[in-house]
Amino acid sequence: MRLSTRGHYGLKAMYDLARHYGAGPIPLKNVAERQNISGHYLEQLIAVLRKGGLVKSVRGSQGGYVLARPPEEIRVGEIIRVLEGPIAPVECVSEIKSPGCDQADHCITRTVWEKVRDSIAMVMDSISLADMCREEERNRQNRE
Amino acid sequence: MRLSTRGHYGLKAMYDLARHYGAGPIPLKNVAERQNISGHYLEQLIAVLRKGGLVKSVRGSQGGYVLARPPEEIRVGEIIRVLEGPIAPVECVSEIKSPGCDQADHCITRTVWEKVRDSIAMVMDSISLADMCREEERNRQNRE
DNA sequence: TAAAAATCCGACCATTTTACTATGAAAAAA
DNA sequence: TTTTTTCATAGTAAAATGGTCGGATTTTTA
Repeated sequence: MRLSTRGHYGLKAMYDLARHYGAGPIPLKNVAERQNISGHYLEQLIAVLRKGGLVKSVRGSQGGYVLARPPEEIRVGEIIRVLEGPIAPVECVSEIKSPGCDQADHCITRTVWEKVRDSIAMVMDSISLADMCREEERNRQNRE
Repeated sequence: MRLSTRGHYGLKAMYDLARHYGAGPIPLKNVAERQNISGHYLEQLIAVLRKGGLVKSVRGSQGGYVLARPPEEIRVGEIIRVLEGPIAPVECVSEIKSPGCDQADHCITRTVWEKVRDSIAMVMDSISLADMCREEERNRQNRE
């Protein structure tokens, strides 16, 4: 029941972009350093996020990446789906078309996985990047 | 965000044993056939379940496997934990001792994964094998 | 115009995990 | 003593994971 580093690092990167939202394009190198992720590897992940419409890129010197929408409008669930595919504890309950196993109708374990899937989606879709920034802000104030 | 077949098949097998609970030891071959799982592979999984204290074995002819406790007292979460390890969308929020990453304290993505983890655990721990049998029974009656 | 700072792209690679298969020993009942 | 079962260990092909490497392209800026 593990996420790969794609989703893990990807959310970190998106959160980093959210924290700097409004400050123009952020070079990936900076994100990688702050979040302690291999730069080259992160390039691959951000390419997926770009193709998925979650970030926009600005090429050339002074370029970098910007969230495609304000942090308020990007939820964790979207990021994870773009990087890891549809949420599905087992294939036969994938959010996207499951080829469907033969016994789909009378398979009780299936209903268990549907419940798990829905609860994961519920949590991830209820948290936006802005929520994360606000929580960080609260934590920071509590530490003072 | 996928379970491996270990958890998937393991739950199927445990559910099969639950359905036949009270009828003496069930040979694994029967379970494998009914659930459409490779027998040899299932042997490996059931060995883990036995070491995890979830099933008891009876060797020799007329032998097989029996749930270690009544279906009412075995929850999906236990089965999954035995077969797949502690529930943890990412390592640093594992139910069992996380070695802890350096930035653990001020990592906001961490709190996201904690919420995901808890919601998965909540669902899995709220469903017992007996619940699954009852649901199957209801479905069967509705089909008639 | 040239250099620097970025994104972009595709190939490669070592390791681990996955999902098995195969073989055979040991135990218990018939 | 034959059959039926669990038990244990080893092997294995394919896929996924988590990267690295090298360089082309685009844009700004000196």
